[in-house]
Amino acid sequence: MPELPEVETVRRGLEQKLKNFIIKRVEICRESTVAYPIDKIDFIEGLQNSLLYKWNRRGKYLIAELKKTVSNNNDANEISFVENGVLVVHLRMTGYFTFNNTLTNPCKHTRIRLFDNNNNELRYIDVRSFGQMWWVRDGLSPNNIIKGLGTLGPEPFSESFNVNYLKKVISNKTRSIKSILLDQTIIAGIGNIYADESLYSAGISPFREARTINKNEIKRLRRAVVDVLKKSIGAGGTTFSDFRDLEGENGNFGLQTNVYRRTGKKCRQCKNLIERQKISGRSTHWCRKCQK
DNA sequence: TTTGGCTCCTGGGGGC
DNA sequence: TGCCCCCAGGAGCCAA
Repeated sequence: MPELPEVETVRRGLEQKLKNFIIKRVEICRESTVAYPIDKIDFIEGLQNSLLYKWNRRGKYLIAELKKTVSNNNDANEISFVENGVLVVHLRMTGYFTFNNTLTNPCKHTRIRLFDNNNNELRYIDVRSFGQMWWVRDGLSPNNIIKGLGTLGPEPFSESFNVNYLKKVISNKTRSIKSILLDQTIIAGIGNIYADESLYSAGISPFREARTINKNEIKRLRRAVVDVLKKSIGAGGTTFSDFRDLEGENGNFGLQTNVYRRTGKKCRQCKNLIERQKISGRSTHWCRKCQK
């Protein structure tokens, strides 16, 4: 399940691979993947003749800046570019891209296909079909159209994600600290794996009411979130099941998790057995002895 | 306002 | 071998 490190890995791959990729043809294999505009023809026509100019990331959202190719009236061979809004992608659970420079048949989970003039293909595949795409024309605000994007909390690597901010947002929260970490309006980009790993690293029980976390623990937690995410980005994401980079490869961070999917195995620190329990409908992995 | 549960979706795995 | 059921989880929606 792509979280911030995996999405960042994908972003880097797309930026590296898609230099001068001008979309000439768009094929929608599953209509529900296109969340906006409502009319799929608008989506197709909006993307056609667009240069995928620059890839950004916000939380778990990928945001491609687009430039439209425009032929010069006086000289047909001369092409200029004008701003053409953004293509926003959320991979959700199982979404990933592949880049194909030879024509190959798409698998049954292929949702969107983008082709350039040379039949190079950027293919979006998504087994569980939770992932979505939006094309937001120039002049409109993606934050207003995509609710989840507009309400995102600060990036974990930003200055605004600091101890004072965390203290302020959790001071009156009765729900669990695990649930807080999963809340994208509080911190952008953390999902189930990194919530569990960060809490283990900080030595905090995922079941603790958020408002009971003291300042020292908040410091440890902030540090743990940043360290765990940085370490995973360095490794190219996690191994677990569904995530693939542009080459179709898994990450390798999964081999190094301390608690996630290690139920019944020995804690790397105290040798106590790792436990699993549901919080907010999510499997939560933790060490009863190391996390208080 | 806050919180937790349900829903969407599909492949894998376990039980019978 | 085949069928059925449960599980995985991000985020929007809804009810308490």
